Amino acid sequence: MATIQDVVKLSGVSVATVSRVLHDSPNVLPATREKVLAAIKELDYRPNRLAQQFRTQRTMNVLVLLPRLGDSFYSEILRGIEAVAAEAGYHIFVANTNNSVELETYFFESLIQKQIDGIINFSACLPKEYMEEIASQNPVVVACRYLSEARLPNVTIDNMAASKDMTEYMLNLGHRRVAYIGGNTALALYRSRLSGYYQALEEMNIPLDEELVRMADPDIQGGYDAATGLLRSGVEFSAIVTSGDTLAIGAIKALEDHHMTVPDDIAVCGFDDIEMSSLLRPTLTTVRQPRSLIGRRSMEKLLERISGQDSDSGEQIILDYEIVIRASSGKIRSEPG
Amino acid sequence: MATIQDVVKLSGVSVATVSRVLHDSPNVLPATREKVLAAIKELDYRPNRLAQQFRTQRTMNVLVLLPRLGDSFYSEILRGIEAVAAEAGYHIFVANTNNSVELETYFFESLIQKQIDGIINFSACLPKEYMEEIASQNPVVVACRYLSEARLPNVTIDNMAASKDMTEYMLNLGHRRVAYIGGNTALALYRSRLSGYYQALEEMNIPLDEELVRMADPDIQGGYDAATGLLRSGVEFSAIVTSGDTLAIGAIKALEDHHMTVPDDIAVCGFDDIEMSSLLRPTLTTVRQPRSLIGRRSMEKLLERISGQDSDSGEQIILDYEIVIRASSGKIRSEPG
DNA sequence: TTGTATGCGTTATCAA
DNA sequence: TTGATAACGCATACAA
Repeated sequence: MATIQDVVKLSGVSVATVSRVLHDSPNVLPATREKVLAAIKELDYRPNRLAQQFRTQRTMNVLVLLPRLGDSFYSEILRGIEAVAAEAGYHIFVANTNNSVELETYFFESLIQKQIDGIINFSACLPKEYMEEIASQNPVVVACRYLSEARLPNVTIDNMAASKDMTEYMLNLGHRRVAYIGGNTALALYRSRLSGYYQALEEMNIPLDEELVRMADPDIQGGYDAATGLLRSGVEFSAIVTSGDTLAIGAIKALEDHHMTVPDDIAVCGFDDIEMSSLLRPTLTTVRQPRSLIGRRSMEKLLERISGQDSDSGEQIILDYEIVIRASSGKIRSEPG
Repeated sequence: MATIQDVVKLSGVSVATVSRVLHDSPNVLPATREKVLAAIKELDYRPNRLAQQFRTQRTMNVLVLLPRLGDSFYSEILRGIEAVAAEAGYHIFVANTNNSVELETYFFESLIQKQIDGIINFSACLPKEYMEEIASQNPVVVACRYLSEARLPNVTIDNMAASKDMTEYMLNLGHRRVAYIGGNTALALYRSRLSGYYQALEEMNIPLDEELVRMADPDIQGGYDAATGLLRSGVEFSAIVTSGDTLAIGAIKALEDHHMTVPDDIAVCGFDDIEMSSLLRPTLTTVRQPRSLIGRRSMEKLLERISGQDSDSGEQIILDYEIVIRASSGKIRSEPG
C-alpha cells in the first residue's frame, strides 16, 4: 500500500499539501492540486484509515448492540438506522451481546477508546449507573430498554402502558383468569410489561393469582415450556398475555399439542408484532412497535450526541405503539371464563 | 484516559518495561512487575486499542458480511462463528451489505487497511475476480455463495445437487407440471439452485416450460408476487419448487388467497429450513443446511488464513444438506398432473 | 533485566 | 499558498 510519503515523493510537494488536497482544503493552487491528484491516482494511494482514526479520534463508524442477532424484530429497526446513518456518511456495524455483561463491556470499551463514534444499545445488560456514567461522556443511545428513570438518551415506547392496554383488551373480551408469560424481570423492559399486566388487573378489580404468572426465556421454546407448565399445574385460565411474540407463538404451539384450540379454548396475545406473527395461524394479536421510527430516531439522537449539539443527555423519546387485533385473541366471551 | 507515559512516570520504569508487563513478557523482575501493576491499577490505565492496532496491524476483530441482517437463516450460523471466535479470543462484528457493491467494497477496504483481521462473506456481490484477488492477499472466507469454480476459501453445500434432489422428490410424488420460483440468477447461488431444477427435469425427461420459471426478490413478498403471477398467467401446474423458504411461504400465502389448498391443490417446497418453516401451517418441506457447522467451519478456515498456515487459498468445504419432508409437499399423486 | 530511541501514517500547528 | 515539524500511543530493535 502506498503511503502519503510516496505521494510526496512523486508529486514533489509536502505532506501538508497532500493532506490539504485530500481534505479539499481551499488554500491549494489548482496546478498543485492537479499534480497531487495525478500522483495519488498513479500510486492508487488511499489514506490509511487506522492511522487517520488514530490521529483524529474519529471513525465515522457506529456500533449497534443487539441482545441477539437474527431476531427479526431488529431488522426493520436497522434499516431505519442505516438510512439515517448513510445520509450522514456513517457506516453501521452490528454486534451481538448475547446478554453477556462481558461482551457488552468489551464493546463499550471500543467506544471509550474511540474505535467507534457511538453506540446504539438495544442490549443494555450493564448496571444503569455505569451506563449513565459512560453515556455522560460518550455518544450513547439506549433503545427499547431501560426505564424512563435512567438519565441517558433513550428511545422507546411506553412498555408499561402498552402492556396494560393489551391486557385490558383481553379483560374486556370477558376473560377473568388471564395468565402471563413474561421475559426475565431482571430486565427493566420485562418488568415494565409485567407491571402493565398488574395494573390492568388492579384497575378492573381482578384478583392477582401469582400461579398464573410465569417467567421464561424470551423465545419460542421458552413460551412453549411456560405454557406447558401452566397446563400441567392445573391452574385455571382462559387467556394468556405475553411479553413477546415468540413467547406467544411457543405458547400456542404448546396449547395445540395439548389439543386445545386458540382462540376458542384459550385466547393468546403477543408483543412486538414480528414478521411471523401475521403469517402464522392463528394470526397473532399483539402490540406493534414503530420499528423503522425507533431506528431513525435513535440514529438521529446519536448523531446529535456525536456532534455535541445535545448537552441534555437525559432526553427520553417515547414513541407511539399500536394494538393490533388479529385472530389469536378471539371474540368477546358471552360469559366470563 | 491515562497513557503508557503516565504509568512510566508513576512507576518509575521505562515504556519498554511497562509494555513488557502488559504483554506478560518473562524477562521482568517480580518486584518491577509489581510496581508497574500497581501504577496501572492506580491510574486505571488501559492500553489504547487504536494505537495498538495502528502499531501492530492486528485487531482481533473479524467482520461477518451479511446480505440482509435479520434473516433468521444467519442467526444460527453466527452462533457457530461466535463460538469458534470466542475460543480464539476474537470478537465478531456484523455488517449489512444490502447486496450493495459499494457497501461491500467499503467493508473490504476495512480489511485491506487492517481495521479488521478477516472477513467471512455471506454477501459476495463483488466480481469473482476481484474477490479472488483480495482473498489471495487477505484472510477471506466466502460462505453460502459463489460457484465451486472460484479460487478462494469457500464453505457451502452443493446447492445444485440439493435443488436437484428436492425437485426430484417432487417429481417422484407424481407432479409433471412443476413451477419454479427462484432468486435473481445474477447471484451464482440462485443460478446453481435453478440448474438443479433444470437437471432434475432433464433426467426425468420432463419438458421444460419457461413460463413456469419465475424470478423474484428472495423474501415473502417476492414469493407472493411470483405465485400470483403464475396463477394469473393461467399456466397449468401442480407444484412449486422454490429457492428459498421465504419465497415458499409467500407463495403459499398467495395460493391460499386464491382459495387453493396446500398441498392438496398445489404442493410447495422451500430451501434453507428457517425457523418459521416448521411452525407455519402447512409445515414446509425444504432443504436443511447445516447452519451451525457452516459457521464453525467458516471461522476455523478464517483463523487458518489469519495465522497464515493455510497457503492453499482455493480450498472448498462442501457440507452435507438434508431434505426435510413435512406437510407442504403432500402425498404421492395417484395420477400425474 | 532494563532503558533508549525510532517509526507506524496521518493531521495540525506554526512559520515562512 | 506552502513546508517543516511535532504530536497521537504504542511496540520493538538494539544497546546497555
